[in-house]
Amino acid sequence: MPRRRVSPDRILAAAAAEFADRGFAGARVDRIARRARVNKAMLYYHFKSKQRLYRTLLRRVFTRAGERLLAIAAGAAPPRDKVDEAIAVFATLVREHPFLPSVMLREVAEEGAHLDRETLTTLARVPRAFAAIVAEGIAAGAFRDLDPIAAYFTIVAPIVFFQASAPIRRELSAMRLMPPASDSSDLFVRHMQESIRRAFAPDATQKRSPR
Amino acid sequence: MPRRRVSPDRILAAAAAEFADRGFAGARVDRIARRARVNKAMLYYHFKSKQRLYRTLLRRVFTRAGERLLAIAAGAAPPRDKVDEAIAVFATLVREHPFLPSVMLREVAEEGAHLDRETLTTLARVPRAFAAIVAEGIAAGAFRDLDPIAAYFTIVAPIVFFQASAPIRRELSAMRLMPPASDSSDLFVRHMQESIRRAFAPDATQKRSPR
DNA sequence: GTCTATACTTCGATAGAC
DNA sequence: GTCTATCGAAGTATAGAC
Repeated sequence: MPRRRVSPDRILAAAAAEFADRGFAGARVDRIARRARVNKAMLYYHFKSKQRLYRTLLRRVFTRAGERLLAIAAGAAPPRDKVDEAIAVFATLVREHPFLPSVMLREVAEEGAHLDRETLTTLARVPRAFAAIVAEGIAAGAFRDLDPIAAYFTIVAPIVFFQASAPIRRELSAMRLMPPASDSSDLFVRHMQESIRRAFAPDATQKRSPR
Repeated sequence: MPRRRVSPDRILAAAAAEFADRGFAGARVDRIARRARVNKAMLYYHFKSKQRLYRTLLRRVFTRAGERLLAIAAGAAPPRDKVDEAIAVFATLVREHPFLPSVMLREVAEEGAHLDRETLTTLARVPRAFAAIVAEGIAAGAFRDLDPIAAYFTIVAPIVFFQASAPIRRELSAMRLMPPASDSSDLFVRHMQESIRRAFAPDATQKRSPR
């Protein structure tokens, strides 16, 4: 019989929603406790402070994200396909964890103010894994000469931004201030895959031979 | 003789820095007042509330951004060049107003919670102007078939993200967790221009004739 | 327009019984 | 592990003299 989800997990889930909605500073511990149906003292019993709760949450998600990306990087597919897969994984992660895009956006804006060394290390595995794919592709002549970190942002930023902006885009559409974008995020994923494939392709004029 | 900057302007400048650093919820009115070298009562005298101060600030910047982009859209250059110009303008805006990327990131994450109708209207002029350029390019056969709004995010998100993430990237580099990216934002602008030019190009196999 | 002082509220965190 | 009650700090906003 499926046991009822235990307190710490419920708290983490509630915190994810609250932090996504309001950011670290805007998040209210009372609200998190209420959403999790525990009282505040219980929350402090499990996670010492608002900050530690926040960091625990981030480490969890970025650990999973890093693992998935590393699996792709370690695969045997051609670099072009790995990038396609990476784009799909980013999009999936962002949909599976709706709080991810908001939190990423905010944490970037905040210059990582709430992150400790360990959390930063976990977080950094994601761009590292992606950069490895790009570097491999450049070396193999599958991509033009790119800065792997620049390439990472070229891909991740639109996915995160597009997903996170869905509510505000819907509002602007309702106000007739913006044409409604294709609401299917699948379409956007394909748009990104197609765009990046072209953007990263080596110049067609001459075939580069691996030396 | 250049008169000393008047209070409301100093307050707006200070507010820009504070909101960029901490977000709306994290921003402290006391700090804004101190940064502006006015006292808190003065701030409330000019701008009624923290929220009105915030909105005033955003309307100012997005008004300028919208104007610049509309000027490009109205120009006579070919669509490809207009997009190059738009990319350059976004990058310039983001550098001229260092608070812009943080605030955009946060406002997207917050689903526009602090924005009223008027501010949203001002803000929406930017994607509208850009989408017009893309639509023109598609109609002229200069671009492949794109969702103009998707195209907008494909461009703006990396620029904003890359600029806003500079501090956290520097930290990660210092921790040896990430290779230092080309710090020159000019390089990134050229990367984006080159990438987008390729990403938006129509299929080379067949020339489309305008009907 | 500008200041000091302060009212009022909310929040993060803890004490202590069970 | 779970609760109620509450403290002390910090925050937004205002009153009222100049």
